[in-house]
Amino acid sequence: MVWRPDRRDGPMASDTARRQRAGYHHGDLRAALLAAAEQELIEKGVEGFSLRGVAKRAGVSHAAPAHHFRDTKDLLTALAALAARRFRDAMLDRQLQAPRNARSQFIASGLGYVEFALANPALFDLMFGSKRPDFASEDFSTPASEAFMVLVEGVAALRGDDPLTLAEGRAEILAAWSLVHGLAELLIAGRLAFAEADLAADREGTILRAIERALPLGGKTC
Amino acid sequence: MVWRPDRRDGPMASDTARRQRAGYHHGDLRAALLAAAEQELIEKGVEGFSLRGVAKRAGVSHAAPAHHFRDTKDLLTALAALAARRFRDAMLDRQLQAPRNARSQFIASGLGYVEFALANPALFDLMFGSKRPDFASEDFSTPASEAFMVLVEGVAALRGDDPLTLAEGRAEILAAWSLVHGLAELLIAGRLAFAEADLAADREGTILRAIERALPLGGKTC
DNA sequence: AACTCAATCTTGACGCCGTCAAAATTTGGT
DNA sequence: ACCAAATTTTGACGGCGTCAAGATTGAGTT
Repeated sequence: MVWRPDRRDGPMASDTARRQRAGYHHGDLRAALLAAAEQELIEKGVEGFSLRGVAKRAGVSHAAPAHHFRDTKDLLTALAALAARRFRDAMLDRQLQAPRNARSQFIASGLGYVEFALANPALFDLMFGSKRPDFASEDFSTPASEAFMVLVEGVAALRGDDPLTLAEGRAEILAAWSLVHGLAELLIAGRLAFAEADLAADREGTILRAIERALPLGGKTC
Repeated sequence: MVWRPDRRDGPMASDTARRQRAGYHHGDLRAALLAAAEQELIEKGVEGFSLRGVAKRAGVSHAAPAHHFRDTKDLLTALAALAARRFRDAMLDRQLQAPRNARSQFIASGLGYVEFALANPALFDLMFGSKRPDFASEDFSTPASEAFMVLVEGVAALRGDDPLTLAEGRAEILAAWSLVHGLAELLIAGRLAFAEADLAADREGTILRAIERALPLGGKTC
């Protein structure tokens, strides 16, 4: 086969600089593949995701990813791990912007949860709605557990104890997580037509009022 | 090609009677395909579902389904519609077994929701976690709306008004649905390891206590 | 500076997938 | 008995994931 010196001058020319940064053959292909995979996921969804599509996006042959990711599952696992880190950070960033009291911090973590799902539906779907990644991988489970602990610590601060060690505390965590997670799922699935007017008028407020229902200790004014 | 008179004597022989019921070529292939599709969905999941696999299960050629279902999306839509009818019926059946008061009826519908998800994770996943079926199809949306109305009427009975016409009522519906749906999703995704002990000891009770958190009007004893 | 070798990438192949078109088969009505 | 329509099969096409083999490159050694 003839060597074509202009192989890099195609539609990927703008990415050439980034790809040549590292010391290898075509630059940091692993990172380029991850970026291409995220775009593929966004455009095609988990169900339409294809490894050959990712390779095409990155401007390499269909078998090039094999040296950086064992198979499609491995690539999707790395992508889910990336998603979990961003997800955890979204919750923590939201808390940084909120007042330093237990109630506000708890609600902020819930808002971060739902807003991450709305801003990154494809990654959220990969983390919670797919069976293709290996969720037992530590690259995924570590940041995912850290995100879970944000929620747990929110409940802990509100209750003044360690909720994980008491059945009642675990029930509070279960209810809070379920509500926030269900809200996120239904929102990105577009199943909340009945509340579309409320969401259009004041999306954050509508979500916030729902999250307040998840507050432990009968958070309502009794 | 040689005609093989023993084509029906393979592993599908036991199904022959059912397939010959109706008046067509090989019996009621449409129903046989739907049954095969459900089994394929259960064994392979939405992401591993294949039309050729369904045809193989039904004992017909790979192109046979085309005359009964336009394409894979069409078959999955019919399957989602079937799931929605069973889902609605699961909620209604649960209500029939519960006391005739608003609170018990509301909780029963929620239990029906979650228990359907646990008993039929593949169908539940198809209805809520996939983008492959056409959810705008009336075959799906009609029973799905009816299931939604079971929840709405539960809230209506507890509140004594039509919750859909008031923002406050819609907020109650949103919170209740989110909690129940999130609980179902997290349960079938196996993400509730922290509460596994509680679920193992008393699964229905653990689920029930979570659902009680979704009761409108501060359902707790204030 | 030439060589070696491992890492990286490409090419080609295989079987499976969904879908289309054409041929074969069966059924029901005449 | 025959015909037209419905049903099913066969075969083909391009796309998919993955494996094996060959080509290319970069880094280290002498």
